[in-house]
Amino acid sequence: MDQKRQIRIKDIAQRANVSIGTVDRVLHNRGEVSEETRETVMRIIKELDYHPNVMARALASKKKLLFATLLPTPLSREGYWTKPAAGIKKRITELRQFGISHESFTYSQNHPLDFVAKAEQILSLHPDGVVLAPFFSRESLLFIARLKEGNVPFVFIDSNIPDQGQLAYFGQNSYRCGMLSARLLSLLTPGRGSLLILHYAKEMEHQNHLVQREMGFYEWYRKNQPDRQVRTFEISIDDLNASHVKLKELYEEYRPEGIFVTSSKVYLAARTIGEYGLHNIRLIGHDLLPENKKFLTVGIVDFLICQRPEEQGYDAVNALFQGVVHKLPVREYNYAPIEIITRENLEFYHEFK
Amino acid sequence: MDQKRQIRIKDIAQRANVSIGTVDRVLHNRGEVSEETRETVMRIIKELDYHPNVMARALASKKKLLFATLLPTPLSREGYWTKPAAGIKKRITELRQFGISHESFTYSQNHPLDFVAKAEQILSLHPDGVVLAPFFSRESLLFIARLKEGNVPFVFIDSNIPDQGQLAYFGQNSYRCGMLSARLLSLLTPGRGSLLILHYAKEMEHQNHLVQREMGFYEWYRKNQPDRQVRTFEISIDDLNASHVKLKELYEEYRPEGIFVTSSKVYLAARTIGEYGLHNIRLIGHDLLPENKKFLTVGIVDFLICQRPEEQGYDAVNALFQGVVHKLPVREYNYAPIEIITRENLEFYHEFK
DNA sequence: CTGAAAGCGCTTACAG
DNA sequence: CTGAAAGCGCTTACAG
Repeated sequence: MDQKRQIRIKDIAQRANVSIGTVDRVLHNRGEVSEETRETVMRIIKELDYHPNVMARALASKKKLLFATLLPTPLSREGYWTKPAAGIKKRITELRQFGISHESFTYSQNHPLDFVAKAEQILSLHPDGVVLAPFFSRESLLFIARLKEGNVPFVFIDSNIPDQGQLAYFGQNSYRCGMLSARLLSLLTPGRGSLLILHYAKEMEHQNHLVQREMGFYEWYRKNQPDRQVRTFEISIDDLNASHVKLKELYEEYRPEGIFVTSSKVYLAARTIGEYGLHNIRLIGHDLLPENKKFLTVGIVDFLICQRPEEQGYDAVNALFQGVVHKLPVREYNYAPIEIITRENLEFYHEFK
Repeated sequence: MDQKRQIRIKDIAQRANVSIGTVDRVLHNRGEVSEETRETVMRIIKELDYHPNVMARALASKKKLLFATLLPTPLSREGYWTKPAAGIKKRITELRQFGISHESFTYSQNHPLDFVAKAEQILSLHPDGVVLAPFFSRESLLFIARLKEGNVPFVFIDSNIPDQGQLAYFGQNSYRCGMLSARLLSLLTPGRGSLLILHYAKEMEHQNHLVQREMGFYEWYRKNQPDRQVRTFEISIDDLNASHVKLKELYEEYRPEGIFVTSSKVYLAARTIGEYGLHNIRLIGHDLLPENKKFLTVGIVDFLICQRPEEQGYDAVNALFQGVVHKLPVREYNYAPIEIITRENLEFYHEFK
């Protein structure tokens, strides 16, 4: 039973023969302290292993901090990007007591100029920290340069641009993710029939995650089943009808034993399979969207690969808080666990609360 | 950007024309308030949607609470029970600032009397809350009766005894867990060869989880592959040498295509398979112990099923805190997600920090 | 039954 | 460069 009482700045002040105001000054590096007293105070802080009382600090502080976030706009009320946003919101709510406020911005994944406009709005707010999904590299780099000018710390989420001075990155290792999908689809298709990789997307140019997943997938088969027939196709999501027809045609031509959809759009493939009654296809995709769960339950989807997207958002905000407010060191690379969801364990992955 | 300032007891006191002391009295139901003023104050609290400032409360409060925990002693420095203990420790550390202290007790899984003795010690401390793994039902019920006498709230972890007035239960659904293992082992064994279920344990009497896993496993095969040969055996862990020989004999007799070990002791089966060079056996077991990870990496173990044991400990303490300190409602049943770990996603399941 | 005051550990002006 | 004082929102004796 820990009985050692907390060390207070008062204790430090007494030992150093100074006032608590002076201790506070060296604690926060805000100068106006002679080098000599600074050193003795620092020494005593070390000796006594002082740790500030976070609650007293928060209670007394009038400092208000503003965090801004810039994520893609969810494609629907249940789209993928609602999940990181939910995690962000949760942590922000918890941090309100610590004087953190939040401005949320989203941008269209099809319009780099929208990203630029929102970035501009964020800069005009002079935030104290930014969480950012740097979907468009070029535009992100310009934004980042401005943030660095203003000494605004920032955290990347979902995508990463290495060595840009980010406080941290939270996201997925899509390549390894693709390898896992390959392994699982291999288990599901003992007949060694042909496989399809499907990208349901508008344009692949900015879809680095999907490409990485595809590459990991191929790499696994190259290593483990080099003779296996694997083919990649892109299916546009502009015209849902056309996308059904397209998959139907691919089915007729290749009679695949298994299909890997590189994104949360796996429900589109599942719809086609269900509607046309395409038989004997094992199907793997991503993310716990409600419709994906439904197809998992009825058995059209076999596995969903997930990456705790809510947690990524929650942790990104938390990293900003720990780094900016508590000046704690923050780990730079933070890959989310790659989770395997199937009919048998689905019910235990609840909604994020 | 939320601009509405926080409502303080001072604001309530002003509107009710009373002092803040009186507001505090009704807030904490500690009587000495006339029914009339109580009602007006309550009304205003509702109207203004008052929420206490947790940090001011914690800072001002001199109340120290003691939580006690009673878990099985880990069988080794890396045994399963180190993990819930780690989660407990983490949350306790975070809560120290809120005046929570902690006394930790562990008991031998082979000695009910040890459990009884430790329970007695806990009672003599008059704790304000208890986290308890009720491994021995009879002895647990006696302990619980005493806790209820003293109005000490308690939370179950790992095992549950329904309807005992526990604040909450955190654990696993072992039956569903067994079904998942069955499904995965089925994918791994397309040859439809025979399967073994192995209980590595001292006595099965108290091993409810292992039995539940076995039952779920059988249920899955009954539904999906009723012709499949599945047999269960117990292997003693008292004599490791004898356990090797035993598995070797089972192998010779049944030539199983797959083995399901119902506990974290899967590394014992893996050792036998490795040392005797038993071929073509797919192997599934439980929990991310270091040795299990090693066998997963080298490919002797195919899947490990896990249940976030650290999180169970963390959440159990947190439930106690939310229920006891903040008087918040707590969800009673809390099943951990059943996680599937394999070579391809192992590296992203870090140590609990 | 009620109020006024001290204090929790810190931050923030302000005075010197 | 340094100290003393007020105050953050709450709890805890204590006085009446």
